Amino acid sequence: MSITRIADALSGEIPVGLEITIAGWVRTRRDSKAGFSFIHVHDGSCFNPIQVVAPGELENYADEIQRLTTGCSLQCTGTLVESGGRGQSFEIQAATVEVLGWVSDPDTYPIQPKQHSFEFLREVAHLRPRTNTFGAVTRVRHAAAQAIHRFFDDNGYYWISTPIITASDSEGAGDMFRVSTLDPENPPRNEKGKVDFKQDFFGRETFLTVSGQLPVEGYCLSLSKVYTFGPTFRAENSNTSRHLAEFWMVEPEIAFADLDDLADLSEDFLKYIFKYVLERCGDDLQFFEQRIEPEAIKRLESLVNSEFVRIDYGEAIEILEKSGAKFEFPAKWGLDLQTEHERYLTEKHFSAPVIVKNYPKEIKAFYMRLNDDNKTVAAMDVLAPGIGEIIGGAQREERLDVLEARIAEHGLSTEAYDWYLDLRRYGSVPHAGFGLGFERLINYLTGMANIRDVIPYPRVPGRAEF
RNA sequence: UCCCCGGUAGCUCAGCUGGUUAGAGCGGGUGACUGUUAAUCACUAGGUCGUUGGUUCGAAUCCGACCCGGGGAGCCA
Repeated sequence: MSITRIADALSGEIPVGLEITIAGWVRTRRDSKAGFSFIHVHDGSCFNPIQVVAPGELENYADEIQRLTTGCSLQCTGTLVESGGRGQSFEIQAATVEVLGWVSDPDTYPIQPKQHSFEFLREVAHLRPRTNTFGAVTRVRHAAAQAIHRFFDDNGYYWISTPIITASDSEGAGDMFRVSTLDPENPPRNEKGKVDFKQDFFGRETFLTVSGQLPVEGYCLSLSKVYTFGPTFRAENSNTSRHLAEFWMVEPEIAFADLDDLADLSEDFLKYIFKYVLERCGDDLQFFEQRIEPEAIKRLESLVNSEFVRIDYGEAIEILEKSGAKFEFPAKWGLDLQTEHERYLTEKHFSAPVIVKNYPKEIKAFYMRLNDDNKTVAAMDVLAPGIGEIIGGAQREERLDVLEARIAEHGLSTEAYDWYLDLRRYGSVPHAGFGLGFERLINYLTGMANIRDVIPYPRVPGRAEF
């Protein structure tokens, strides 16, 4: 016996009158002594549940069907019919309803057919996928991941699985989680009394990666167009709605390319994903628009249809200085743009996504290519209305001598980056890449306010349950 | 890490100028009723008021400490 997805049953593509079997979980039950019950069943295949009409003649009607509560699992075989009621086009006239799993204590079952606070749902992260919101988030997240892979595949990129365990103790971004098999109670010590990591699993200190960028550059400088898409870890004590200790990042890297090529890529890339999700997740997005963020769909559509504005950092500072707007922190050449500045540019001044390019070298990473003015580097940020920075990237420094000097300027050791410098010693070419925080993208796509609610089991300081 | 706010029933909250037996809606149970749409109506069960110490004749309410959660800032993606 095969099970029909509820999405297919509701699609209109299955002929009315056909007998089908569906399986899923009860969202609500309403019943009538006059002779039947309405059971809304969801199986995750789409936003809407299907309505099962269970007649009182069913042999288990009184002792089972009338005892169904939210969360019970069941399998139902019956005839697909046009619905007599409002709210759905099709429903199932049940011939059999088999209860697969009861909710053992309906009195305390946490997921009810009502609005819960997201704070509460985080405490039951294993049950929250049963809610409308988290089902919809999950489908959008999946669609976005698919869109990313398809975009790159369509455009000749290779997906590179860069390592999660890394020996580089400084990939240029944030504090790292240590990976070790040493006994924390009694670690081996060297002559100086320090922990002897030579005796650790890898014979040296190792950490969880904070970025796949450096290793992926090695593949870029042979396969030309590559990207990473995987988990990333930051051991920073950040407690905000925009930070996770474990999150997913997308990092394309392209050879024979400069900053303008990278800006083109970021614009095409974002538009492709947004269009893809708009096409595939209509019902889910409609739900977000109704219940989560009234602008959810509008802002996606407007981004897809807008031309991204491109300006230099210097011009951005000028605009902000001349704006006459009151900022908590003044905009000044040499300082990074604050969230309030980014919002002014995208929401007030241009009313469009803005790509800001060529930042002062002092506020950017060592591997970003030094411009001829000797003051700025070829870095860019994509700023989107309503969210701020969504992408950060740069053309990489491909000149060996300049890169060595920049490493020294940043007080880093050239030894640690020797393999990275090899890429400049042997067949170096201009190349560029950016990083996109996947969960931040999902926040933007769904309108969900907290990053902890767009990843299945969020890891944040002091919390790693489930 | 810093600054704010909060913790009362399974959930969402009210009660907080200290004063008999701590309330509502939803959810659960029972019944009524109905092609219903987070149905409706009636009845009913359910609480060590985050923990702990203190002030007081008396603390959910005031004070201290601790724990937990949230928002903002910094860092960043």
